[in-house]
Amino acid sequence: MKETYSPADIESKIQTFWAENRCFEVEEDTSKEKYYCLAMFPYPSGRLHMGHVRNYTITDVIARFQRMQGKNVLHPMGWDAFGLPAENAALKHNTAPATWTYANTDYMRRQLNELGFGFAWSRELTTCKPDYYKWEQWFFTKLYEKGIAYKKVAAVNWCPHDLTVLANEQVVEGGCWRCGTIVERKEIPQWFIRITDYADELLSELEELDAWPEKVKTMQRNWIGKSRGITMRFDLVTPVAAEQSFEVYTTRPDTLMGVTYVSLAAQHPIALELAKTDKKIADFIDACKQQTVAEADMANMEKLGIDTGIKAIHPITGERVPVWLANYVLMDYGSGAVMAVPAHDQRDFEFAQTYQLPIKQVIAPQNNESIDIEKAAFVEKGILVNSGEYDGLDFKAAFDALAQTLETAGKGRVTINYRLRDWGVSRQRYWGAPIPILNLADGSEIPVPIERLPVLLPEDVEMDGVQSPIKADINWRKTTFANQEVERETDTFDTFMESSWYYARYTCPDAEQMLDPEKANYWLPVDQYVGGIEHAILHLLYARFFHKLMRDEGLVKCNEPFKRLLCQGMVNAETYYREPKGSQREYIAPECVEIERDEKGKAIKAVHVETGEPLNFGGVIKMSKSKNNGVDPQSVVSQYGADTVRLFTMFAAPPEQSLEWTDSGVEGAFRFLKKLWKAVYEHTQAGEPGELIVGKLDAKQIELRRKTHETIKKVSDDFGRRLTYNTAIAAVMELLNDVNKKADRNSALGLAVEHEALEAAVLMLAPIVPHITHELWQALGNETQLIDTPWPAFDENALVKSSTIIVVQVNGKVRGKFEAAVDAEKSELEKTALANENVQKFIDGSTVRKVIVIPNKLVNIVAN
RNA sequence: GCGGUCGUGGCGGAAUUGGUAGACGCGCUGGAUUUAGGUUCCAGUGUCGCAAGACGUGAGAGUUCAAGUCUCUCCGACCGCACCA
Repeated sequence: MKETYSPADIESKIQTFWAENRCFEVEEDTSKEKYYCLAMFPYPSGRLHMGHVRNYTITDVIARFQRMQGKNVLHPMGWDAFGLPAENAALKHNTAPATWTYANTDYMRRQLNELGFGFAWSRELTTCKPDYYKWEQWFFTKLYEKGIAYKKVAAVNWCPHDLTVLANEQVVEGGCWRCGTIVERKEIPQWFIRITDYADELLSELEELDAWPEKVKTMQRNWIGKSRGITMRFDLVTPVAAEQSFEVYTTRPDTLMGVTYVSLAAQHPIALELAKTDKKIADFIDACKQQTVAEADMANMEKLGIDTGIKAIHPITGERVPVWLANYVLMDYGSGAVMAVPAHDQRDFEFAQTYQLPIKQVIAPQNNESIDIEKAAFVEKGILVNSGEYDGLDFKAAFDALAQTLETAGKGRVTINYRLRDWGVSRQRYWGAPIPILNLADGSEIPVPIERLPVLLPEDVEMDGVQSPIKADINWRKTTFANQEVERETDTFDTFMESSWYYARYTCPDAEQMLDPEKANYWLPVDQYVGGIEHAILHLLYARFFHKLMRDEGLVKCNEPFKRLLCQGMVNAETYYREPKGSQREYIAPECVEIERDEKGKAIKAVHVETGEPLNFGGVIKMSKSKNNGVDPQSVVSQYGADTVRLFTMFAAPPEQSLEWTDSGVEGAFRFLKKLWKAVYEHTQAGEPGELIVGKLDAKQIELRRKTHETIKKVSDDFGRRLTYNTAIAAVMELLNDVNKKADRNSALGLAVEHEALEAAVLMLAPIVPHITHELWQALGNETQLIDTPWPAFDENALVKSSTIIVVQVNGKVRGKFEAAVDAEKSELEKTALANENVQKFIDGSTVRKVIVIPNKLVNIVAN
């Protein structure tokens, strides 16, 4: 072996070795335990970023570790290749989305290989290819036949200038991103999938996912939003055309007697009917259209309303209450109408104050504390007051009593409601899988039969930035079916469709059906899924839903797709900026900044390297273009090699925490690898290690050997159970420090102990830094390939100690230490502790009240 | 507003079951090697203190022989969100 570590000399050579020997290709093998390790596949945006590197390093480490445990490991990779950025890039570079996308996948595949990730490339998926989306189209036709896919009118963002549909992302401050025209809501027919049919199952089966982060499950629970309430009917005093009443859903029927008005959504049928004859109402409804469909924007808008002038009849008291329209009432949730209780709901309270509507308190706090209902709404549950016969009841009793009364009167019933809405899968864009539907002249539709699938998306197109090429192409749209002229659906699928089942297709990427049940059922569920927290709700919920749909189609057996989930943290870096007077902050890349420190190493000043100008520190935040703090993985790999990047990524923080990228930290990781290389080199130069005869070791050798086996024990736990690779690496660093300090290279026996320590270190680091360890494994004289070597086992006997250090405390403060035999008697420990000179000094003059002895650990003397 | 996560040296972080706070790494200080810079190696490095020792995990209280860890109140940061009736 060479004397110095040079990653450039070894990494590509070893990558070629893995590829030529198809090391990561796997087949179903029932004689072995299977392990399916999956990273969320990337959108092929052009180049890998540090978030990708972190994600795939984590799965590669897990996959390689599980392989060393003797498992049959599947670790595939592919491309989430449809999506909006390809259309934008195509416009910008005057090319076709397909051309741009395929160039990116080629480039990024090479980057992934240069990082040494062991993917099963024979299973690579690219979702924009027909052999993938064909089966998605086929599955959609199945859902159509079952009535799970259906069409309804729904709102989109519409730019009236460009005459195009905009994604929420393309709406900037309420305007079109290209022309700035105020965006409108437009109602158009779209395809939906009935995820609400599965709401209960999606909610209840979260309980079974015991290896998912609690926070993700909480977020999904809140998203599904199951609630129990009462749906009740409010009759109108005078009917509005054919509308005689409307329904209201509430989870707080206990506040029913506090209703002082009701609010309808602007799109409510009664509102639309009134608008026909009332210009003010029509104008208000029009004004409500001037907002995006993004819920986040709706949350921040001003609460506006209008009195319709009509009245409704309170279902219990018979009182007449005014009916208002309000822009914050959603037509899609519940029945599109809300009973307003300003005294006990904050939004209603604010609305009532704005429009001077009455506020009537009907709930009093349980503990008799005083509240001022004129100042703020009291939203907690309490005891009913001002509610006639219901006075004195608590929430539950009031709920039951009112439910009974309303039900008997035929005016209401207990209902379960979900926040979750059906999944809209239509997109009016080109770069997606065409929805496989044929529209007939009479307005009806038929799904494309399997023999005519896939409905191919033409790849050789020109983008004009406004209309989708397939919508513009009459020849593409027109076709025939059963001898009649029909028109193809030109909307494409939401790209969440592709990412909802790719994990299953990896098990049988070439199957001439959607899934090969035998293969899918061998590999599924995914044992470990790793990805960003930003997918905690939508992607993971859709994938869970899709899995259940596939199960109900008989394609897979298990109920849930992902057994264990790990959400990795963000990759952050320092930011620096200058702020010339009167102009915006200009961010300076961290590599162009020099830090001045005081004597203790505390940063006191940052200056621009080129100009010497002092800079402001902008904090450690997520790598981004706008903050100019991104680090290109490519440049770090060329400078230090893939192993250093991988080591630093796993060492700087545990996987779920955010990771701060620092050049000096990367330097430190590189230094460690150099030290490891050097230790092995010097070991091999020192002579032939003899046989490791445990009985002949001297005290120092026993100590080093114990350290080796203690480290194996700890690191195995960190890898297998805790997934804390930072502490695993720290433990191996400690072991190497001990080797360098304590190894005896003057005897064959000493070399044998060192050899064992170095081999263990190499094996334990193998999943993280696979290139250098491959090389060192051979340098240590092994004939076998590292990739086929099992994880090291620790020797219980090597861990045995004859003595241990006991800490002595007086009143909880450490006052001394002594060495004692392992499992020494409590009384013995107490006696030795009390006899300690320093301890004597501290208990002198006071009385020993109590002595607590924790065997093998500590003695605490309580004295005063 | 709601929901969630988290506050530990100059910095990233460790302390897994309530039992020696600060492992490991970075940075910094001093020294050796080197023509010099870099590299490498050795020693030191929570704060105050000559020392003995005292103090110390966002702030304050509590439980305990013992609290970074458990309980309560407060403060701050970050993340998610669809005003959910």
